[in-house]
Amino acid sequence: MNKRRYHHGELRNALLDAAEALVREHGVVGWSLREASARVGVSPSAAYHHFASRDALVGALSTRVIARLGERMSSAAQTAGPGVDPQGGLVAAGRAYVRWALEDPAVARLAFGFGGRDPGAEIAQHPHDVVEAELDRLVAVGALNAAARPGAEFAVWAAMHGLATLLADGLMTLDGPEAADLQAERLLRAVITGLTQETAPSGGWPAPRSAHTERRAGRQGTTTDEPAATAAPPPR
Amino acid sequence: MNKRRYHHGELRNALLDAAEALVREHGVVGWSLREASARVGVSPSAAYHHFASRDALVGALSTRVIARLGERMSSAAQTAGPGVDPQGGLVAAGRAYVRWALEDPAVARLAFGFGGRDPGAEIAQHPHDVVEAELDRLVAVGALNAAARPGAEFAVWAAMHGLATLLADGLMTLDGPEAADLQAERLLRAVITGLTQETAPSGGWPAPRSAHTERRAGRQGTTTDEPAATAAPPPR
DNA sequence: TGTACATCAGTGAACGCGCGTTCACTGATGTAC
DNA sequence: TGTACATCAGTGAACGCGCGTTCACTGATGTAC
Repeated sequence: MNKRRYHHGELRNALLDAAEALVREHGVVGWSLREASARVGVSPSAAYHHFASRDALVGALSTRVIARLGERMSSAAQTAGPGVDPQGGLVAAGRAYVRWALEDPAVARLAFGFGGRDPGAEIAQHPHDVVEAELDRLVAVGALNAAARPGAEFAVWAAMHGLATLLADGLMTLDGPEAADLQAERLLRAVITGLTQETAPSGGWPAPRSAHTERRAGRQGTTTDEPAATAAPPPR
Repeated sequence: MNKRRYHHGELRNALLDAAEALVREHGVVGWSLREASARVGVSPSAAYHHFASRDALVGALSTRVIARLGERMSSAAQTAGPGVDPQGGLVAAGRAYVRWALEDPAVARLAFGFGGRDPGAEIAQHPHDVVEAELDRLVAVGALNAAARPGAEFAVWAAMHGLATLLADGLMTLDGPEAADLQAERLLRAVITGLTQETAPSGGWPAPRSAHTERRAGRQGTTTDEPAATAAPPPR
């Protein structure tokens, strides 16, 4: 531990850490900016050199948490790898999503409830992206009909998100993490299998939009469509 | 409207109505018991003759809202009826669930987030019950494998709940209620179809539990109920 | 039908409290020369 | 290497505020006789 110095040096992150711990201990709304500052050992006003308001602090925390979830999902999918089971990656990602909600319900609720309310957020591996990538792989491998692909990420995302939030909110109870794994796997396999069997309406499925993809599209320019032809560096 | 009398007569319900409207206007936490009282035209302390605390008021509101959702789902399923399409009832119930979240997101968030925190709650038609009844019908009709039945309600519930919460929280955006209907239908059909195709693990699926069924089971067993019909005034 | 009285459901003032945020300030740090 | 100075990142006191809740009270209602 650092000796207390006048200049903390890592105050921004320390405040986020403290806020996260407080959320864990007292729920999404049961804590204050003052408590977080006190826990770090700093005066409340110090926080205002790093966040414009309490809300901005919460938004930044939410972004950090979602980014971490995305990484967890991505590495779970990676580890599952492209083995004999084409659905394996998606199932692994879904398990990670659900496990996380089960293990850290208060923080999960914050992230979901506050999702995407940090306007400057730049998340490299958003959970939504991970699902998309895995679905693309399923199509490439021939395990998912290309006609079923548009919007499928929303069906899959909704399924894992529903299980996660029911568990995080205590509306559904399971006996331990293995039961959660099983339930997640069952649900995801059912959805993916069901999607491969469906008959798309003529004209195809309408595509929902997510706050995350909207933001990304808006950032890189005019339309909601393709990435720019040239690899533009991320805007500052 | 009634002329203001000393005795309101319907204060409990009026407070719940006001609180619900405030949730709609200012979000799940952006309102106070004082505001609700003021809106009804009554002093803040009057509320304490009907609710033990602000939390109790919120719990009662949550219960009322969930009961209403259950009724909506049930009547939607009823209206769809047992036609040529065996999945129709469940799809209709799911559509009702999702539409409701889309139309009244703040209230939905309250109900989901606070779900089941009213200890004396007795909900005749809980959403969970409606899903169960429809699944039982599918099995009876031969449209769902009996081996897939145990715990299937949680898969279905999770799917509709996920779509509903993604929409209520603004993480997913759709162009109007028809798009929500389509998306709900697509997801639910995929899940049900997928469930009919799955191979259950030897020993069958483990059954999750819900806060709602737990409470119901506990009630009709050993435990004695609290008087609970009216909220007790605060002690002292 | 009238009256006494218990009970119910309001009032209004007051309580202590912790909150987010602002402000003028100061100590520490980095850098140009 | 030393110094002046701008900038950064803290302090601590103060602000106004609205909150949930309590309390002693009182007006209205229902009922037994």
